[in-house]
Amino acid sequence: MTLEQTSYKQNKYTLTTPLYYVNDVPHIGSAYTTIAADALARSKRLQGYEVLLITGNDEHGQKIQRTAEARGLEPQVHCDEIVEAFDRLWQELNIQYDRFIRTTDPRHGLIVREFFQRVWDQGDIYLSRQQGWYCVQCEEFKEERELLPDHYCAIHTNKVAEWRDEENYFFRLSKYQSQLEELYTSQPDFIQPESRRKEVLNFVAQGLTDFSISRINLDWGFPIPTDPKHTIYVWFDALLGYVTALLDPEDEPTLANAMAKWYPFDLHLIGKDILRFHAVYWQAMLMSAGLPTSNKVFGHGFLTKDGQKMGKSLGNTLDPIELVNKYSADAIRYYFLKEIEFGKDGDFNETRFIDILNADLANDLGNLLNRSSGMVHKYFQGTLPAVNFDAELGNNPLREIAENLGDRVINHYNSLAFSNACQEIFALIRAGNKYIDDQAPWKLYKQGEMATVALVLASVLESVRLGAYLLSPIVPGLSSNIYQQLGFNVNFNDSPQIRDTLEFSTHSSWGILTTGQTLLTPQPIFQKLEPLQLE
RNA sequence: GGCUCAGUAGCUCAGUGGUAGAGCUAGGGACUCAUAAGCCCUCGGUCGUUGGUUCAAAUCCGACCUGAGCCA
Repeated sequence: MTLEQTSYKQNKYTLTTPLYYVNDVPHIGSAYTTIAADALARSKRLQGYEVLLITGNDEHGQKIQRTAEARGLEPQVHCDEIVEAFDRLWQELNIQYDRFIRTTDPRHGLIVREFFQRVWDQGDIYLSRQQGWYCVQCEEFKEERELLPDHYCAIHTNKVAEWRDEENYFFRLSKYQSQLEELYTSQPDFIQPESRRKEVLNFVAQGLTDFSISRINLDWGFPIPTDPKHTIYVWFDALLGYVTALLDPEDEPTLANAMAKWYPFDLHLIGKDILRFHAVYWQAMLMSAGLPTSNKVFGHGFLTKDGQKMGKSLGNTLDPIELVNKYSADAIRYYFLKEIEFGKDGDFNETRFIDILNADLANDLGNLLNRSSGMVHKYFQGTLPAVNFDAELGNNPLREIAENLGDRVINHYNSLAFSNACQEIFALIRAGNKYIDDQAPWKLYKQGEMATVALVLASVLESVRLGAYLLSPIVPGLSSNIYQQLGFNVNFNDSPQIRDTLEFSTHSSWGILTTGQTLLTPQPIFQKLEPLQLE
């Protein structure tokens, strides 16, 4: 078969997080990317797509070898430990990945070998001499002028770049200059956000130079098939991990099998620092191998803490494991996706974190459910009387807002505008609080107007339900909890159930709660967080 | 040095030609179904500075300042 003829997949969505480097335990930036990827994946599942969310770890390279040595461990043992920490964090953050690829997976070696051969057969790999300063921390050659005095790396300011003068294999990136430019022109939204796109265009316009894809004197990695004393450069190896991840577990590890179902990639979600690898080098590699390029690369911003860059040297890092243990996955997911405009840099401030969560999740949303559900119990013994939304008199403001809300929110999700999605949803929730105060069902109850009471409560609860449905990609636990309190036997972490019984067309519309539903005893779905004691 | 992005209420941001907006925080009020929650009202901005275009500029153009980033 020819891989070029891969027919475009139907109703499938394939997205990747970076394969995180196992130099250290996961940091908050990795968590941020992965949370966003998971939320997007969940929003696609909600829309009925079959989704393949790929994450994993990049385990080769000199840096890993040295880190392991420094710990007195075999590289593989070191990797196994770190990988476990990543996976544990993903579990705690409620990340539903479909593939977890490790570049030390034996199948990966076979994919790399086959891919390398295709590129080699194209004449795109040649041997040459590489001289220059190499920062092992970056795993990159640096120009002299990029370095600080005494050849300290500008990024890893406590590490000295090493002088290398060695034979390396090079990839003929320069050959793909015009093809890449054609890609950026014909797919204007290939690189997002827009300002990042301009950066890449600028970079490419200056002319691309070939880059080296092998190292010598390094054991920890795959050998160059035609010249085993060379080891394949870690980035070349790592990017191909995305392809290996496409394989079903029982598949023979061949490119053809990897391409069969999920290729090409719809989205590479990454931090802005590795944009060039994905938008330029990776796409050229695919072109060389004669494979379709990816559909989109989104480079999101960085997180700061209290307005300051985070860093080990500054001692102000934010430990994602600590954070998720202290708060909940839903809380962290909500803060990062709602409070930071995706694409831009954003700040983590714990006081603000607590304020936002209490205001939105506990007060506005949680309490709205609690108060209205409480009245259903008090006035109707917990069973919502059947109401006919279509018979109601006058305009229901909630229903008006809810009209097409699902489509608006989905559009935001599809453009990764998580914050806007939340804004739209919370407009409905706030309106629910206003509506219930305006209607004052507790007064109507005393006046014996039970039909109106039922209608008011049903409208409010329906709004809460709809909000919970649309928020489920971001706060799946909370949404499940809300649905369960509303009497649905539903779990938003159960993707077959989403596909079969929580279809978007049904649950995104108004009027699901009309059939005399019995509500569970009200219980706060989000406990308020204690304000920080500032000492 | 070149380029890109940002600079709007105490905080986070929306607003791209027509009388300055939202959420959070703070102060006050009425209510009571509720996780002392929600609702209403108020405080709060010469929209980075400065020239210009226009009947009209946060919005368009020029210069400059500050911050972030990409490249050299």
